[in-house]
Amino acid sequence: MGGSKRGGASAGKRPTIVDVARQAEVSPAAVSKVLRNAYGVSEQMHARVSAAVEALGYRPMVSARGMRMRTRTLGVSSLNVENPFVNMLLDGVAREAKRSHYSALIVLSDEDGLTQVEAAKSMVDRQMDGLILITPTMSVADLEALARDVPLVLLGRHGQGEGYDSVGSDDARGAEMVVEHLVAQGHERIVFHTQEVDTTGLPETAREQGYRAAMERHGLHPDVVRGEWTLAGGERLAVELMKRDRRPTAVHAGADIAALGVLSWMWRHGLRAPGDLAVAACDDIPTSDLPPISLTSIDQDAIEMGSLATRMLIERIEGREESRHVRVPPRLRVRDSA
Amino acid sequence: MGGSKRGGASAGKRPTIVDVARQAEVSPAAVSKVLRNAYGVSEQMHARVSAAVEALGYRPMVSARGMRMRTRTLGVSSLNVENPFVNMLLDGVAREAKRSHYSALIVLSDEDGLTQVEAAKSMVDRQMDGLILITPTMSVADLEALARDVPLVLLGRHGQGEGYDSVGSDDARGAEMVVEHLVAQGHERIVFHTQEVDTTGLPETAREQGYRAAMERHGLHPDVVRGEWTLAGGERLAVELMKRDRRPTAVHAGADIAALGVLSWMWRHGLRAPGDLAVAACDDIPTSDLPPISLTSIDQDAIEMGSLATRMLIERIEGREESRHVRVPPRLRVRDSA
DNA sequence: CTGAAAGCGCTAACAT
DNA sequence: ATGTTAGCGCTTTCAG
Repeated sequence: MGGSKRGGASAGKRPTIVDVARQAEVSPAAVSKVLRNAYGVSEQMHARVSAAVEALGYRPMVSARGMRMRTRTLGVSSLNVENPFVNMLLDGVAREAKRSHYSALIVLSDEDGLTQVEAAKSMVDRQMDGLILITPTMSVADLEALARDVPLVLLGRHGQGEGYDSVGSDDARGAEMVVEHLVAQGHERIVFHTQEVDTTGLPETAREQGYRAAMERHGLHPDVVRGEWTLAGGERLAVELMKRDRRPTAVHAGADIAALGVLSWMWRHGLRAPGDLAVAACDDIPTSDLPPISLTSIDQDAIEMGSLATRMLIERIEGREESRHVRVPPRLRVRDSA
Repeated sequence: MGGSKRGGASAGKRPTIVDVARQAEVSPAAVSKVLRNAYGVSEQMHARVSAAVEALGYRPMVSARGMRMRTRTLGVSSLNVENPFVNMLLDGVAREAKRSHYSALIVLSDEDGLTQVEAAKSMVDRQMDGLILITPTMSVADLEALARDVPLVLLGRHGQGEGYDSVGSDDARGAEMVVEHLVAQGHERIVFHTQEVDTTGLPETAREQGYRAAMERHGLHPDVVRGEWTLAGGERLAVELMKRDRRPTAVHAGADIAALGVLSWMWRHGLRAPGDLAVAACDDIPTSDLPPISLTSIDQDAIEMGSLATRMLIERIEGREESRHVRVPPRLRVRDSA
C-alpha cells in the first residue's frame, strides 16, 4: 500500500527526528543541530540530513521543541471583533510577525475581564514566547501579574507600569484635534460621547481628558454623555441629543461605530450631517470613508500600531528589560459629516 | 525575596506536576489523575491535590500534555480580514468552541495558496486537534493531503472530497435569489461580477452557476464581468458598466465589499441606486444595513455557519469518519439599492 | 565534528 | 486506590 521500509516512518505516522536520523544514518543529535543551524556541522552532514528531511517530509513538532526552547510564536488576545478597527490592528500584527519569522496566533476573548485573563493564561500554557493584548479591560494588577510570567505588550491601551510595554494612539491629542476642528467651524455646543469604564489607561479615559481640556481652553462647557460605543449606543445617543430643548450643534461620538449609529438614526429621521448635527469620531474604519457616509474621523494608523507592538514584543522576548510606552500621533481626516 | 520553601516551586519558575505532588505528598501520577478526572481517585486524594494545585497556582503545560493526548485546541486559518464577512464566521467559531470547552486559535494567512498550506501545516506542528480553513484557495490535492494528517473542515467553500467536511452557503441558490428579485423588479440587463479563480468549490464558481442558470431560465443573456471582490474592484466595475453604450440596469456585484465600491463610485458621480443602476450582492455585512447604504444582499448567516463548522470539526475529532458537506440556505435581504 | 545519554513536563501501562 | 517506571519528540550537556 505505498508503504516503504518496514519499521520506517511510513505507516501513516508522522516522522520524528529519529526517523530522519535513521534515514540519514546519523544520530538524532546531529539532525537536531542541522535543523537549528547550530554551530559545528560539516557540509557533508548538512547535506545528508537535509536530504533525509526532504525525503521523509519531516517537520519538527513545535511542542516537543518548546519543552527546551522558545517556540517563536506570539499570542494575540483580542476582543470579539465587532469593531473593524481591531481588524486593522490584527493585520499589522500579522504582517510584522511574518516579516520577523514568528507565528502569531490569535485568540478571541470576551469583554469580561476574567475571561480575558483566562485567555491570556491559556496562551502561556501553550508556550507562547510573548503576548499582545488588544485593548484589554482587565485590571492593572492582573496585567502586572501576567507580565511576570511572560513578555507582554498592550495594544490600543495606555500603560504606565513597569514590566510590560504599550502602544496606543495619542487619544487625548486626537480628541483635541476633533474639538479644534469643530470650533474652527464655529461650533460651540459640542457633545462628547464615551463609555463608562472603571479601569485606567483605556482610550475612553484619555479621549475624555483631551476633549475636556480642549473645550476649556476655548472657554466652552464640556458636555459628556455616557453610553456604548456600538451602533445601538450611537442610535440612543442621537435620540437623547435630538430631544433636548437646546440641541448641541456637534457631537464627537468617541468611536466610529457609534458615530455610524448616530448617522443612521439621523438619516432615518430625515436629518443630515453636518446641517442638522455635525458628527465626528475616532478610528477611521473603512466604512467611514464611503462617500454616502463620509464621516470625519481620527485616523489612528492601526496597521502601524499593530506592527510596532509586534516589533516591541519581539525586542522584549529577545532581552529588553526597560519598559516602553508609545503614543502614536493621530491624524484628522476631515470629511463631509463635520 | 518573597520566596518560600527552598527548592520548591518559588524561584520564579512555573510549578510543575512534580511540585504539586511534593506539596500534596503524593505521586505525580496521582496528581495527573486528579487533574484529568480519571477513574480511581479517593475523595481524600482529590482534596489534597486540589489544595496543592490551588496553593501553588499550578497550571498544566499544554504542550507537555499534548505529547501524550489531545490538546483540545482547534486551529482556524483565515484570509486577511478586509472582508467583515470573515469576522462573522470567526465569531461563530469562537463562540461554539468556547461552548464546547475547546480553545480556538486563529492564524491569518495570505490569499496565496502556498502560504495557506504553510499556515495549516504550522498549526499541525503545534498539536491542534483539528483545523478549520476559511475560504481556502488552495488546491483540492493540497486539501486532501492535509486531511490525511488532521481532521479538517472547510468553511465558506464547498468541498466534495472524502476525508474532510465542508460548510458553505448555498451560493448558487443565493445568486438565483438575487436574479429572481431583480427580474421581478423588471430588470433584464443584469450583470454579474466575479473573481477569476482556478480552483473549484469556491463561492465564485457556485454563484456564477446560480446566476447563469437563473438568467437562462428567464430567457435572459448572462453577462459576466471579471474583476476583484474589493472596494477598488467594485469601482472599476462601475467605470466599466457606465461607459458602455447600452448600460445594464442592474448588477449583482458578487460580494458586498465590491458592491460598496460600485455604490461609492456612483455616489461620487452623482448617480444613485437603484435609479441609475440597481445594485445587489452577497454577504450582508453590517455596513450594508446602514440607511445611507441600504444594500440589497444575501444574508449567509455567517455566525451559524461558523458555529456549525466547529461542531462538525469536534465530531470528527471525536471519531466520525464519513464526510459531511453542508450547504446553509441563504436569505435575501431586500433594501433600497435594488 | 559527531554521538550517547539525560531530561523537559506530562501521561500510560504496570505493579502493589 | 496509589505509586513506579517508561517514554512522548526534542534539545543539550558532555565524551570521544
